Amino acid sequence: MKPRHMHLTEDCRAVSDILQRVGDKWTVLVVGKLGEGPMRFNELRTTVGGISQKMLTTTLRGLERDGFVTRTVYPTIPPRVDYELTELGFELLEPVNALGEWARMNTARVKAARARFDAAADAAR
Amino acid sequence: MKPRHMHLTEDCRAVSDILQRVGDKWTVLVVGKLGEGPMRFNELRTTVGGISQKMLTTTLRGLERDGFVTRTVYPTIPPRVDYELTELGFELLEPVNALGEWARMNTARVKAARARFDAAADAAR
DNA sequence: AGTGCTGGTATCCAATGGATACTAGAGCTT
DNA sequence: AAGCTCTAGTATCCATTGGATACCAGCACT
Repeated sequence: MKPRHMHLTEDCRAVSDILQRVGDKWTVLVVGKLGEGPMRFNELRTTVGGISQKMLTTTLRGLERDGFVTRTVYPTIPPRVDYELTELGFELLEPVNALGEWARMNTARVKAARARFDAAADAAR
Repeated sequence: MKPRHMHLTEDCRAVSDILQRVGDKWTVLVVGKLGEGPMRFNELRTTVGGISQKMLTTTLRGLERDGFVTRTVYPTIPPRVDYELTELGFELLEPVNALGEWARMNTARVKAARARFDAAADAAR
């Protein structure tokens, strides 16, 4: 790692790009669940909770496209589709979990800051 | 409750919440820049590049609300507003930079996966 | 008098998010 | 035999959001 700040625009774009994929409300939850093992479509839907079919499909397609999950179709009746994290997916999970850990430790502070800010905004009105 | 897996829905929500704040396309870039030191509004706008005034304002307000940056107004003419990372902001920067590092190391792999997926999709048509 | 600088709003339109309804195809129920 | 169910999705529609553009105040400079 370099002591110089490598915050060149190009690098930051890449970071932003990945973070947009990862930070779209459902991706983390889905990847988190898949981190525990392969899962079927509806299994994911129920355990994640609150996600619509369309959004789960969209999320999974995106993850598949970027090489984070594999999609395996069993042409049985009724159909069965397994989703599983790839190697790349597991590697991604690591820094994401670090951020997740931070989030768990600091939600209280963020909430407090929000309450302060909102109270000040109300007072100003 | 004594979970072996810490992927409880409640925790994941918190993670998702933070990631949504962090992953909204501009936040990382702005926080990254501010990590190098305090900056003025238009200074940020030009160095980040490609961000509209409205989005920069929105992003900064959100960050301020959540306690990641401070906003200091100097009532001079023309006005001058400095934005600076708080302690909390710097702490956030750490796991975010870890994820950023991962992103920098792996963009090639993601791009390759995308190209593969898109080629397969085209072939299927 | 006009122009520029600053850090913003206001307005409008396109893109996205998400709820709901629908599909196929076989099995089970009645 | 008619209808319901279970699965993994599309299709459709509408609300929310993202983002480009235009406008604003207030003073200094020419």
